[in-house]
Amino acid sequence: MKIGELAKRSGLTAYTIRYYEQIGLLPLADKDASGQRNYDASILTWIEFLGRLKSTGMPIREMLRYADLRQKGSGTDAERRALLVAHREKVRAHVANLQANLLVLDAKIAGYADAEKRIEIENGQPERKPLRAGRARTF
Amino acid sequence: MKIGELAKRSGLTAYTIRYYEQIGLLPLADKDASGQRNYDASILTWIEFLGRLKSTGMPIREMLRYADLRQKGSGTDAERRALLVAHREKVRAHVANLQANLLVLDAKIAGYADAEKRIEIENGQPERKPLRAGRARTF
DNA sequence: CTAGAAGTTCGAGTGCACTCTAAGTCAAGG
DNA sequence: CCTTGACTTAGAGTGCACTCGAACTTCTAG
Repeated sequence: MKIGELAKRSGLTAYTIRYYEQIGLLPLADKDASGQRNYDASILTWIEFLGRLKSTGMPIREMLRYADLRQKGSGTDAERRALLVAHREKVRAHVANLQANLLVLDAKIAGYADAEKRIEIENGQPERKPLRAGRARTF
Repeated sequence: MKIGELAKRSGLTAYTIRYYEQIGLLPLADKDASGQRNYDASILTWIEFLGRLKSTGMPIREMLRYADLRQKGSGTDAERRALLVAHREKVRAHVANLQANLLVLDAKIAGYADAEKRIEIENGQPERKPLRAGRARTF
């Protein structure tokens, strides 16, 4: 497939695909007689994995390290594994941090809900939330 | 307190504190007679909250929107709350995505572990992992 | 009193990860 | 055959969030 189709299928732009090739994240693509890149569908698996590393916050430098090891092939397994294990720990820590912050966010939001309630009470019975109304969503 | 101490206590650099003030994330600081910024400890609470928004991935633009509403004061509660609720949803989605990617990472790492085991088997009993050895660390 | 640490402003520089422009070549449909 | 869209390269530009340099003033400890 050509770069345009790979772009569509991978979700990357053609610009980004060339950029990734240039920096070494993607292998140098095979070119046809006229110099156009020709991709095998198998590249999609690699791009998808890169996407996972990226979306878990791995910087390109580190993805490059992994890509280098991968391209070197056999004998780099232990190092590749170590790299992923280290990354996994960072991701786990990040998730834990996000979850802690979610709790703070919950508390903050609850505080605003309370404030709104207090205002409603100060204003008397608000017509948009009648006393006996069950599951009425106000907004 | 002066900017240097606030920097120490908040974990931001003095540069960043001035930058945040300049863009409006922090209120214009009171200045003493000679023009040096003088902070009340209460600013730390706000900085800490900004840090939580930041570490959950909120871009500065959006923090600015929140800071603006906050500074406008009363009457903006509903909008501030809505902003936080929307952000919370994004964070939740992000956490879910990270967790899904962690599972893929687990599988990938397990694959490397298997590959190492296969190599050991191909090489016969590896001396670095004797059959009955308990907690030997190899590296 | 004075050296040096810490403060000030303004504007320029950095690092990351793209994203696009320009100028040209190639390919596929009418 | 010809247009139009997709492709090529090299290099410049973008947006974000800082981070720093320069030139200057002020505070503080000895």
